[in-house]
Amino acid sequence: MAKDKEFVKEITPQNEDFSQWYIDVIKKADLADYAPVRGCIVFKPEGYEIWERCQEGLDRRFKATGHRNAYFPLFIPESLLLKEAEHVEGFNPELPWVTEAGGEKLTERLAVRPTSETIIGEMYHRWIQSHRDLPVLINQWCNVVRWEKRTLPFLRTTEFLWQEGHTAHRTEEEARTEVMRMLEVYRDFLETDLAIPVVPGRKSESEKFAGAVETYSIEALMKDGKALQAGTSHFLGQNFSRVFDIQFLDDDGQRKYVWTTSWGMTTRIIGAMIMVHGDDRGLVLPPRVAPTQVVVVPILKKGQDEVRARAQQIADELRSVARVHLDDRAEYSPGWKFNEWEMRGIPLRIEIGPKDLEKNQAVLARRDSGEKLFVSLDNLPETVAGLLETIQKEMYERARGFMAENTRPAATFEELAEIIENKRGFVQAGWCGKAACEAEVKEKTKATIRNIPLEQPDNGPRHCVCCGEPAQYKVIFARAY
RNA sequence: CGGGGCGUAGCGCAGCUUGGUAGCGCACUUGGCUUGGGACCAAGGGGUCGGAGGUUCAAAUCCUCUCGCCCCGACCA
Repeated sequence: MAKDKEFVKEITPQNEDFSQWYIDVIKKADLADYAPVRGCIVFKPEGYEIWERCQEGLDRRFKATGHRNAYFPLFIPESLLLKEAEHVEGFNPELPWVTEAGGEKLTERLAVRPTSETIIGEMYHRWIQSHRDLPVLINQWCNVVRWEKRTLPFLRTTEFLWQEGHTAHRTEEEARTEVMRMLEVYRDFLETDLAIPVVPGRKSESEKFAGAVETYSIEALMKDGKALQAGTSHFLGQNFSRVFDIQFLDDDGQRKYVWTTSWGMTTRIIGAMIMVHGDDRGLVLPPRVAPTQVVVVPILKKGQDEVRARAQQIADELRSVARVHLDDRAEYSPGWKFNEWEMRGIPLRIEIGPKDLEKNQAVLARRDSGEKLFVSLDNLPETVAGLLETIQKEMYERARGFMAENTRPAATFEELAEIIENKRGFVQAGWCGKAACEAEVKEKTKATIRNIPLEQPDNGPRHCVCCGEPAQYKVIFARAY
């Protein structure tokens, strides 16, 4: 194979300019386009379908854990938003307001939702009377708006798509269990469907959700060594139930406030998928979320129409095990198609030419490894189904290997700073738990505490990487998106 | 929101310094010929130069404002 880069000259190499590479891939793989509104993107069919696959994967898991979908309004009255002080303060700078409609000024201005805790709190107040009404396990698929200063396609856009789960429970313990259960759902989804390994953990006080008692996250590592928060699960305690007066009569005759949780995952994970798996030739899609899993490219020569017919037949056979596209366009050469579909990240390409038919074989080319396999046409559906699973698994293993290689311990501040500056990646270090140390590290290295991993090693660092006092936790530091 | 860079055909760019009414490659259309890693030939179509205002006989080019994108910083999923 000749030099790879010559084939995809439209894409900036990763090591030259990772940000530009990211933008190039999104454009060339036809995932999204910039919209006429600042910071907003259009999800093109190819990009939106990836989101639909994510929705399927998540929604199935939500249903399996007893949740049901509902839909709450886009507009939130200012009075509702103002009820929870910490919450308002957190979101105020990024709220768009509707102040007039129908040519008249509104008596109360309406925020376009940045998240729905408040309006859902208001409704739960009306719906919950008895312990028999609990738990309430509701999820919402919707768009939200946050007027961010700096935007980047998928990772941070003014309007984005997500799901937000909102649950109410009788006891603190039950709510806490829910928080951890959904964090685990996110971890499983990301690792299984998107082949992205993550570190589950708890957010520090300064990084937690505005209004939460505790925030948990799963953190992923991008190929440029920066971290990305891929999903969050919040234990809201009774913060919202107190301000929205969500009380129930318990079986002991006492009126009590419910314990609530919320958890969300956004279209940002598409950005994560691009930056975890993509390479210099473009997008690399994990089979489970790939809109097209297999592209069949017949090698068409004049006067050999049977190749096209056989390719069609093979593609049809494969539809029982995979999402298949047959590219039998005559106006493009096979080589052009190979590059095009690789750029678009299709996990598996099947080449079928006259020579293959003579030998009753097909050529299978893996997008993730570049490997070409010559396989028998007998049992092709089984072969392909198995290979797609192998690709999915190996993509995850590869990403996990990358994360492991780029997770380094640091015992001292100097070590931490050196790793962050020169190698990036995750840095494991001790932390005394004080906000001052966290802030100092952030100021001097631009690295933040991504989370306090749930799995705390027995032999972890003994001292705070900043002040040297006894460490309370082993945490992950990284520069983040 | 501060600092830097860039907006000219769908994409990538030249032209701007020194004003004279727009060009190249790819893509696109038609025909031919091809097809195992981005073929070739021929003939075509497409841009009020991001937008607004100003200077000028004349503005892609000079001036002012504005919008958007990228990179670097402070806030966030």
